Amino acid sequence: MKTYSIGEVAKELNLTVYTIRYYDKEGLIPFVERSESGVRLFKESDIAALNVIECLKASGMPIKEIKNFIDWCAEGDATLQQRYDMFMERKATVEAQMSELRKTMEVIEHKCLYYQTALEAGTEDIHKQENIAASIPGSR
Amino acid sequence: MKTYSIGEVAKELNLTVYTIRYYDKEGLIPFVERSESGVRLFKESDIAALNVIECLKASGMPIKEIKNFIDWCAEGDATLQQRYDMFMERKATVEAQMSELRKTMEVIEHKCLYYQTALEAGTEDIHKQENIAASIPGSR
DNA sequence: ATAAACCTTAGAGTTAACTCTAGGTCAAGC
DNA sequence: GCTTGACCTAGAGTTAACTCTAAGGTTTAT
Repeated sequence: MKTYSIGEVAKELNLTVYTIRYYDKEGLIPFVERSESGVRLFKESDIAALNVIECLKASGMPIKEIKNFIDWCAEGDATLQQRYDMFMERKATVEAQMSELRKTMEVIEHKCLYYQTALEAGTEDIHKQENIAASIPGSR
Repeated sequence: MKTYSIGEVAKELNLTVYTIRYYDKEGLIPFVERSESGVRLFKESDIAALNVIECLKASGMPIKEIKNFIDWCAEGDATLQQRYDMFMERKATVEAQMSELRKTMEVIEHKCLYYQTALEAGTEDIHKQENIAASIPGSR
């Protein structure tokens, strides 16, 4: 079976070798086998596992919690419920992050328009003037 | 004009007083005035500014870059272009984060289904079996 | 066969963003 | 007048997630 070195895996996943060794130290990839001389030999399935780890990380999960999941995986079918619950919870937090991001986006887009108008006018005062004008009844 | 104490502002924005003082130390809120005895007096507009800061933070901008923006604001109309460019760039990075999150969500949803099926079957092997069956031509 | 380019570990260092402590001031209520 | 609680500063401590260094072993290409 074909295997990959830590450097190859790092390049493929856009990680540093330091990061992968750090993950190993933290117990995220206990299943990676070694050559007789101690060199890590990554299988395709190990790379797939690292991709799942990256996904969990992207969802905001801290490394220690990812380790819990990895431990559960090693324990087999007895932990299926925990793992299911974990992914359902992840789904909820990612949904929350998305709605948070949408709110952030709204404010940013509003600011883009604000500065576009100000740039066109050559001054930020345009917005103050607008508000003053708008606040005087019958001003137009 | 009504003002608010750091404790009131912290409660309203769901921050700690430590965090707000830290922001002040980092130069994010140089416009907040003080009483004669040195107590911070937050105006409504200061709270609005903190909301913008929170928005930039939520967009992933580091505190030092937020400080650049605050400095630009103090410099007036000469920096309108920089500020416009900054928000346009923010918009792009938030869009990138959203598409990243969508990809993450897809993987997580896939995993939810995976574990749901496994739970129903009582074993994760169901997925291995499925693949083996699917790989044998004429097996159904 | 030897140099270059990998790999290994243990452990120290870095960075960002808080978070807290110590020691003090101040304003309000009893 | 004195206690209580909220404010102040300077600076130390924390945490997560890397990131790197030192010292050495291994593999590969000429």
